Amino acid sequence: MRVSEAQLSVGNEELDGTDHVPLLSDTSGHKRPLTVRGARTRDSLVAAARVVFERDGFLASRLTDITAEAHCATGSFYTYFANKEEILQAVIQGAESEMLHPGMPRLEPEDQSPEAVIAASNAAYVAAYKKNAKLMVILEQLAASDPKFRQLRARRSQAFANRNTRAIKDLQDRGLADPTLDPYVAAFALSAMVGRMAYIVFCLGEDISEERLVETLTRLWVNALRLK
Amino acid sequence: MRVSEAQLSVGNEELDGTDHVPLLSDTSGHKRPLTVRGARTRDSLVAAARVVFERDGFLASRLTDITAEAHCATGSFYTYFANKEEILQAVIQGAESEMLHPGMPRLEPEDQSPEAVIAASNAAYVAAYKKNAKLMVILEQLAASDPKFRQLRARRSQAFANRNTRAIKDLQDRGLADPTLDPYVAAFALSAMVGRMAYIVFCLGEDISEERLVETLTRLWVNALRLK
Amino acid sequence: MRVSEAQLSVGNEELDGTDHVPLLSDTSGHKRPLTVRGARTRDSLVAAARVVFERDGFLASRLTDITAEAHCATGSFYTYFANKEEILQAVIQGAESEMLHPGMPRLEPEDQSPEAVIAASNAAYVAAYKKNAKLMVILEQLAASDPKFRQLRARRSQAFANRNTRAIKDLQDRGLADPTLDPYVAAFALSAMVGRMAYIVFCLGEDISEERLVETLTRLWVNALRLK
Amino acid sequence: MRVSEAQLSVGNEELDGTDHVPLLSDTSGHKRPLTVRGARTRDSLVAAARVVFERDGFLASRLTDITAEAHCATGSFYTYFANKEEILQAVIQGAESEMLHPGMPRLEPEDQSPEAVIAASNAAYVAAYKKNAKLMVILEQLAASDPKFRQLRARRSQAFANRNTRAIKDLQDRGLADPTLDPYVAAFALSAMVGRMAYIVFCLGEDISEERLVETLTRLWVNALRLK
DNA sequence: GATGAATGAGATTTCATTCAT
DNA sequence: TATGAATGAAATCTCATTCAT
Repeated sequence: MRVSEAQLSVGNEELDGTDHVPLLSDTSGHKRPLTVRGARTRDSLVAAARVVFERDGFLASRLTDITAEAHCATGSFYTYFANKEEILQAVIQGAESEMLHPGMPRLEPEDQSPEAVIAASNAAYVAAYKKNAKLMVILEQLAASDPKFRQLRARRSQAFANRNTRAIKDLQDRGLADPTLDPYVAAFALSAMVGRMAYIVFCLGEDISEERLVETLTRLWVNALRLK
Repeated sequence: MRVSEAQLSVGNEELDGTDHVPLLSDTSGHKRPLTVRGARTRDSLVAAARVVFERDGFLASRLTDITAEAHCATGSFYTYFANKEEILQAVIQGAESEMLHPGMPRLEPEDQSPEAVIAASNAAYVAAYKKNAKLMVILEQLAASDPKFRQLRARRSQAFANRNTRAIKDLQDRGLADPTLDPYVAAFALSAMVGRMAYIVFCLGEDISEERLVETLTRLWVNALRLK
Repeated sequence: MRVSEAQLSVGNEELDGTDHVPLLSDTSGHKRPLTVRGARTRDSLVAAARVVFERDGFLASRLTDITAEAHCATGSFYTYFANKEEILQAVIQGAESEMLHPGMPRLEPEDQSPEAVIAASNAAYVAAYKKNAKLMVILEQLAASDPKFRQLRARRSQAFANRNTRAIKDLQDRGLADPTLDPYVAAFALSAMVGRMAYIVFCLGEDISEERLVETLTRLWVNALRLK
Repeated sequence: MRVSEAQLSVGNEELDGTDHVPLLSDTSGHKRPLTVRGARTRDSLVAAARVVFERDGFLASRLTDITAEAHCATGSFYTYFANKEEILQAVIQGAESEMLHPGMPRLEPEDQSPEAVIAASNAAYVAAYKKNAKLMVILEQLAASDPKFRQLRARRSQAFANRNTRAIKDLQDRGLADPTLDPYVAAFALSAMVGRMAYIVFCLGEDISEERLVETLTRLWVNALRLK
């Protein structure tokens, strides 16, 4: 048995790398470093910002803490970024590109059952989330703070849900999934479940093993859709 | 057929009023208003704070914005509250008591099928969430900002999940639910799904009708547990 | 003999109080002081600003010097003004209102010869200029620095010149002034002469007595127009 | 009829090239360029500085804007100039030498009536001013900002006025000009009139044609002195 | 000589908190 | 109690100048 063209994916967060939409308009080119030394400094600033943001939160963090962490002068910050928001973009972009590579394998549908695809997706998503858990807390905070950010996130979730909607519809059409489910809402809800559980486990520290988490999430997906 | 003692509940958020745990230590009585005028001022400050927090977020909000919104002098703030955190407590307490009234119906298990209980719980939860959506954004931000707050929320979710865990276990024991599911993780995940979808719809503005949301969530719960 | 309705005035600077046009849009109400104490502080800030601007120039002056001069905290500045430009407006407005009172008498045309009117206007203008010489240096600097300011000043000069143009035309019509003169350019030029000489004497410190200055300027006006 | 040795000149500004006094002490040779490439860089810096000064004003301009405009590195600035003042000198010197060429015609007094001399001087002055209008704005700003600069300018005006004073006195002695005028103040005032009108027309953008301006100014001079 | 990143002193700006009225 | 101005520590931001390459 095979999953049709429409791939199933799990989670409804930024972690999806397949249909990538930049989180914020790419104004990151305030001043691109032209030398190797410049690139090093910029990189260390971004790395430092991530550390500070994860430690103190975005809003509570101070520019001077970032430059201190990066071992450079206050003024150097402004060589590359106009303000805290701009370096945040750079941090997010850095994490996003990092997350394109792991997980989310382009599974060959033919040789995979829908259940296997779901399991693999869940595993990949959860693993990626784990790696960036602290950053996720920041994104959560920002979404809650900034309406613009909130809207953006909503739009991304939708794009993602749309894909899963097609996949569910396809399974329903082929008589493989519960036909009484609203495919769009179901897609949204199941993704939300995965994303939220990853948050609860890796950000809130709920004591559930990664393995058991993926296992149970997959079983819940399969059951919920009444696969087969 | 009846649901056993262990009641099924949905959602993993603050909305549950049954096993209420104060969100922050109750030091809110910085200075209780002694006169009628004092009570009026305090009330208007709390109302203003809620407006400002919902508009600007807790962290980004300024004390002067609150007093301005309340049409009173800056100094008056300190007559009733020691700082922003303290008025936040008052805001939350005000909202919680408001939430308790419509909230969580005491369903009589004997005369209800598990499915009916789930449906009623979902409906009640979603309705309550809708009423307090904006406040939920603030709580979300706080959880993301403050580790203490995060821990607190984790503990509350756990307490809540524990109850549902017992209910699921009971159903499994009675051969009414999928025995292969980890009851604790499943309870957590399904609650997370409901809570998160309420957030997505009412806070992020996803265009899904309340009715269809409750319907689909209930179906997903029932399917996921393989009820009957 | 009498001067017709169109009064002759001299100078082409801000000093004219009769047809008053505010120099900058009146956004000075950043926060009007509500108490006596507040008004005192605001006044002392404006006074201090004038001292500092006159001493250091507008661009080179620092906010902290102003608050120091006013014997108040740095933050107090922002209680009343958003930035340096805004307090400048207040300084200018203060000086303008101060200058409405001296000189520029509403001469009764009937009992005055044109020459007497010119003499009186010159005397009044020069006296007022002398009083505000240091501020004039600042305005000069600003006109040279800021195109917006420059335009504004140009507009005011025009309004002023228009009035004098009418007066000259009237004298020409009555056969009392050189008919070959372009009344607009002549009005402008003679005003410029007075204004500039006041600047040269009181701002640049050229050693010419006020009396002789007024005398000579008046004679030059009279001659230039070939009065009578 | 001829004008005596004492030539009549108009204007009281820097535009007079005949009795040139360096505006600032000539320390401009911070580091003379030694190579062809060096000379090119220096030239482009001076040209850029003029553009930036004219656009932003001297005080508000930033060194980095100059180097950016010159398409060279920040550090290169210090190869040729110690600071902003030093490059200002270079800009002024460059402009002055440019001004000298068209400037102040050596009129042969014998074959010219005083009126013709005045007309020619006015025309020459106004034409030269027009060419350097933007630079004049900068000089105006400097005079208003820097007392040293102000004093310098005063001294130059005086030297200039002295010459015209002699010419007027001469005319008075020969019964050709109003004997009641104070020759020094009159010389100063009439020059100021010309200089200021040039500023008003070419810097502030007053809409008066160059031809009509020269015509009217000349007529005002002639009338004011009661020539003939 | 040219480059452009690094520096950090100093300026502006914010805002929770205090306090005199 | 209510008021709203005053405070000043702390944060952000600017930019002339230095310096390693």
